[in-house]
Amino acid sequence: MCQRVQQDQDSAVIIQIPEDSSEELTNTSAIPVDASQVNSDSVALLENVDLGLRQQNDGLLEPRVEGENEGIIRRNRQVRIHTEEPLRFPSRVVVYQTTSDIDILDDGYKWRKYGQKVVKGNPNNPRSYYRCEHRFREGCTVTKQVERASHNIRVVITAYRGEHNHDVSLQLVKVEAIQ
DNA sequence: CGGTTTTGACCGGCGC
DNA sequence: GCGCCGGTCAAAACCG
Repeated sequence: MCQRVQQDQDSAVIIQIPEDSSEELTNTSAIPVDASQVNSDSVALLENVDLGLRQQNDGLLEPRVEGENEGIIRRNRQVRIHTEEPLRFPSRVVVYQTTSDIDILDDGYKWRKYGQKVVKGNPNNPRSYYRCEHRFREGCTVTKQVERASHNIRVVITAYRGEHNHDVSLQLVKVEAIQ
């Protein structure tokens, strides 16, 4: 059902993405989930999610083309988030799912890329390394790693390391779509 | 021209 | 000790 993508002794948020590529979730755009908005059932509502599809004049659906905004299908969507331990406010869980033509994702933070590496088991999708831009001004040590899942090219896996201004202990997070 | 990205080198941890 | 692996460095390239 889900795949452990990374584990680390340091502070980190680990995102697990369902392996089932048939889920509609794989066609949505970048979705930031603020843990403070997750309710007691660990359900978060994602508003206005881009499904990566557009509707033609004849009603047929086709994959959206980058830069094209007319006819784009958006829909609200709920996701359930499972963790090994409770999310601590204001920890921030960011779940990315994107169409393959979108390479640059915006999670609200400014990042500076400092490395790229091909990792074992996923030779076609090199992992990118980013540092929080605030490192250079305020000493923020947060880094994040971004790579596409080997089992589904559309799924982008993002792992955060360190702390922005809060204590985030090791968490194992599983995200699945509802309905 | 200055800030950012790219990319090969470098380094430390780990298993054998 | 050696090789593999993943994370980081830093010089060069790139770009607005």
